[in-house]
Amino acid sequence: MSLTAKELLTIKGVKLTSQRLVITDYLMQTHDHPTADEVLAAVAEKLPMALSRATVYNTLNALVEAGVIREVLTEPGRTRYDANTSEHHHFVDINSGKIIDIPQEMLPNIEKALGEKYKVRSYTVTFYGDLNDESP
Amino acid sequence: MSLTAKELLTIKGVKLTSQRLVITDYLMQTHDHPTADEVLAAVAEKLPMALSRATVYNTLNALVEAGVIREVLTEPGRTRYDANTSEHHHFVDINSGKIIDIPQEMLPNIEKALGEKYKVRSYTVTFYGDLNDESP
DNA sequence: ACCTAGTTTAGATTTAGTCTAAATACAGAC
DNA sequence: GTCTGTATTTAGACTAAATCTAAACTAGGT
Ligand SMILES: [Mn+2]
Ligand SMILES: [Mn+2]
Ligand SMILES: [Zn+2]
Ligand SMILES: [Zn+2]
Repeated sequence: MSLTAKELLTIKGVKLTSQRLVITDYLMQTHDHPTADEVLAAVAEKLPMALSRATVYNTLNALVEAGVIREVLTEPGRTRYDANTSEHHHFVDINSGKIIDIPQEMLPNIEKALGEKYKVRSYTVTFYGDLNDESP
Repeated sequence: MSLTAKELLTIKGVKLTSQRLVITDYLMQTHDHPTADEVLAAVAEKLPMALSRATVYNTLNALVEAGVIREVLTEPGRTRYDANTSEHHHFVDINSGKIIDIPQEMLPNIEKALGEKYKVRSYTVTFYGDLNDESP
């Protein structure tokens, strides 16, 4: 029983607008990690009115700020967005560019590895490699 | 007994120019992880002739391609460069923005954690937190 | 229904990075 | 040491990601 976009925004204290709802809903549905332009392209047609590029950026920034989504950095110059806010990491298939979520539990605990000098608040692991589709 | 910039570029098969030498030398000296603009600002004065932004970008891209330096992604929209090519990761102090190298050996091995389906070629870990300067 | 603070908008602006094509300089051959 | 071909550098135009502006529009509370 998962939250709707409307419920999530309400819980997180983000004011509701049709633009925010459709953008949040799109990010919750997809397992991609789209860029702002990809969000704009995917979502524009679902709205009766025009959707401005500025609104997409405003919304994505507001959602990041509110903790509804996360930014994902896997390549220079393009910020990607992710509605999966569970603690997880990413595998980037270097052939297709596909980005796959890796639950934190799949990895050994590395948070404590740095010692007293470093108070780690969060960390991200990004793997780059070949996705073996033929694997059993 | 460490390599000079000239020796390193020669070994890596990068043609020598005064611009490439001074940029490589700067990156080898600093423990910062500068952006292209920071490289330009730091290096321009060390050359007798003008240094073009295009040359800085051309050089940084050539050095990455040749394996002399690495790109480091810690924040949206700005690519940073790192002449430390040993396997290592990064800690970002969220107060100062300072980026500190973390040797791979400090972390448990996570390369094998993903299993057969994922052939990991490389990975990067980025920690975000507070650097405790008062630590013993 | 009214009000108002917050949001959306088109377009201008900023910033990081790439491209162009002419001028220059490295490095190997002589 | 000179010649010469190719790679590199350059200034400036260009592209693309993201932000800013200030006017128009909503959402949602009264
Ligand atoms: Mn999922
Ligand atoms: Mn070092
Ligand atoms: Zn993800
Ligand atoms: Zn580093």
